[in-house]
Amino acid sequence: MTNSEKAKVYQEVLEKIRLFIEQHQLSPGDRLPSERDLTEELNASRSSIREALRAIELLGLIETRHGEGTFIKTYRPYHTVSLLSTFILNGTRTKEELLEVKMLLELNAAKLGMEHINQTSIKRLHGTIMKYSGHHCYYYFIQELFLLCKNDLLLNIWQLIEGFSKTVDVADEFRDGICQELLAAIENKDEHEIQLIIGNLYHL
Amino acid sequence: MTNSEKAKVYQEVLEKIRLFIEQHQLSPGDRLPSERDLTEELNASRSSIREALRAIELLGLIETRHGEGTFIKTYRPYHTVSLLSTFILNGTRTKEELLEVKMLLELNAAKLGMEHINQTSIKRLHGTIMKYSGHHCYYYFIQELFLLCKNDLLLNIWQLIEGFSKTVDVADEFRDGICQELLAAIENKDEHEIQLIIGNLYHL
DNA sequence: AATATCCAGTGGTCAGACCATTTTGCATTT
DNA sequence: AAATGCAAAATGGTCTGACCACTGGATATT
Repeated sequence: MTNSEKAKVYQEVLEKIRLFIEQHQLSPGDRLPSERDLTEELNASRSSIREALRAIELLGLIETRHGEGTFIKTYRPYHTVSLLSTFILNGTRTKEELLEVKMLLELNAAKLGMEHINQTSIKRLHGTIMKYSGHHCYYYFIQELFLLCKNDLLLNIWQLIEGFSKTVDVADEFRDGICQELLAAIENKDEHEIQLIIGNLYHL
Repeated sequence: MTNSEKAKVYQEVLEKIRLFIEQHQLSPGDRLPSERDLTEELNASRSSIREALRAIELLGLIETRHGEGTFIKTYRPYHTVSLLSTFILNGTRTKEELLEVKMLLELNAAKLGMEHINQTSIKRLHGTIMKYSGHHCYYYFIQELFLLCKNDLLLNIWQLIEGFSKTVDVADEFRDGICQELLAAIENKDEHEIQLIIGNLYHL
């Protein structure tokens, strides 16, 4: 078989830690067992445990404090992103893939948000545009749309992709200007116009 | 000073490796020095070297082959994305959220696939329906659509969500029957019909 | 009661040993 | 000379044990 890849211990540990977090419902701030305890619980040497923990730490999912322990951290895509950007040379096809997914998600948010829109949310969206005018306005506007959709999963996926897009696409502010237009299209429930506006943003 | 954070050895190693790659102009496929050599070059124990290498490996920047060495890899963000997803998107998801996202992704695949469709792909899609008739037909059909979109990241995300969905929604086969209908709509480039068919599948 | 000290727990680092896999180079065979 | 087979070296994978550095709470001292 070509796929007979034997998983390394640290990768198994990784998965076990993930399950541990899930089963014990650990959330940001909570402490993981000590490295020595994990040695027994996960049946692996401390070296392997540490390899896994260091990897998760670099991803930004946990935080270790000398003398205290290892703690779950609130995930911030940007750390991973800036880290990666120091390594990455140039995006290939990757950039197009990322941006396409980002666009699709935002398009979905706009259309889905459109269905949930009401007077209150319109007012809030206008407020968002004012508040962040010229300063990551597009980001917060889209985020509001996702919140409107009442689907945290969708929001999370977008935030993840959005973070990674920054590794390949620095210029993002130029989208800030169209929030007003986009909101108008949403108010008018004009799907076609929405698609047009967002599509143009991504040169499609 | 509040910022007097003493960097850990593995973090210094991380930076040194980055510099090494930069200075030696290593590109995907090239080999890094062996762990034992790095021990001397970077002035750190093998454990620390390995902690750094494992972390970079998990990020998807390098690849290690037993007995051969450590190699620079072409970076693919979606590896990192799906990895992070397993940590971030785990548990606590309602059935509705998952299914909504799944539906949206499949809708996107259908519409996007529609734009890339041609005689060859139509034939292949028909083949897929035949081959898996009544046996996870819908899954393979949608997968073919994603392949048509030429966006691995999108495919990855869907597969991930699809996997999660199975934990909350066992009944899936009832969708197998509409592949023929869906394909017809795609051939006719009838966006509205596509939306209707998939929407009905998810009772929306 | 406030302070100083100690100590157990925890992460940080290192050195060395041994195993598993791959490559390499040499000896043998053809 | 070419092909083959085998032993050795190189390399990653894993484990163990030791010791250091930091933290926080328990204990002793004032």
